[in-house]
Amino acid sequence: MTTRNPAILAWLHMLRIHQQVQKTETAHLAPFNLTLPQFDVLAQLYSEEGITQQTLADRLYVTKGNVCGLMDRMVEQELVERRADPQDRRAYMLHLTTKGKRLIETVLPLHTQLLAAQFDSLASDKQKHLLDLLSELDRALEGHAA
Amino acid sequence: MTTRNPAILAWLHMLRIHQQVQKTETAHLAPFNLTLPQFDVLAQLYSEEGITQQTLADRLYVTKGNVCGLMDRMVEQELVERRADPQDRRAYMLHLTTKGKRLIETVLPLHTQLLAAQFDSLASDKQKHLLDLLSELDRALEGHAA
DNA sequence: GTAAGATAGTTTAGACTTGAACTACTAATA
DNA sequence: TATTAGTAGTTCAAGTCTAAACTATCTTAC
Repeated sequence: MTTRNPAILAWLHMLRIHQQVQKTETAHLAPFNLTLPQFDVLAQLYSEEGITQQTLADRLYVTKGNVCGLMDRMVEQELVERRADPQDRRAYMLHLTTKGKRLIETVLPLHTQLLAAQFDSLASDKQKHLLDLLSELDRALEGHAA
Repeated sequence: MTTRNPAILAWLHMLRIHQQVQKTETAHLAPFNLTLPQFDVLAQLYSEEGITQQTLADRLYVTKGNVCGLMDRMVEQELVERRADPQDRRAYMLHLTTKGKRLIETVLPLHTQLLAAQFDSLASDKQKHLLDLLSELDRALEGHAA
């Protein structure tokens, strides 16, 4: 890291942290035969059922084409159901199957715990401070996006 | 964001920031016909030429299989050269071509500037503070990895 | 020197992701 | 109501990424 610019350095650290945390998450999910994107789908549908593929795509900040393939695989595995929407024949209403619900209820607590544990090397007040800074940056970038 | 845990919230913000910054980076690189991973390769080789594919993989924290495909495409585009290593007939020494060097020298300054600009919504002291926290977390996770 | 083990690179199968083109359906408007 | 515009979902090509199996080459230890 030859750069002196604090922004660049912060970004490089963020990349490393992102990579490291995701690697740990992925390793945790693998025994359940779940990928990280699939976990994200289950977690989202667990908190908000009956949404369309497009809405799910919006929630996860990905394209609808992406969600379409993801759903193909997850329907195949019987984790998710595509129900017809009587109000709109173009759309599906997405629902967790019993299997999907059971899986996310098993995996989510451990997952949350694992994630929290990774941040626990930081003292509690530092975690809060980090949250504040990231929160501010996130909010600022939303505007930047436009 | 219904979660109350500061670690989880921080992580969610980090995900969003990561996504947003990468989207901006990707958009900046597109006119140069460069993907983000390809940019990373050029930037790395610009700072350290003559390394092997395996070393490059280590530097970028990806697998050698990944680098192999990346190099195939970048050699095809004449951005990078695979030179034989007289010391080790298994290995290549990777070098930027003139075209690759010219490209990274064009793109890198703008890219750095763009990245810094994204963090400029945060006051200078907050940027430094963020760097400190991320740096500490990064270091801590390195140990966690093992 | 040679056999065993390690290392550099390649290949493959499978999953993910995007953007763009396409189909089917809905909504809006003239 | 008929045309037009917009929206939900699908498909495709291209790139990315991993893990695992494979080839070729080194290295090491007998």
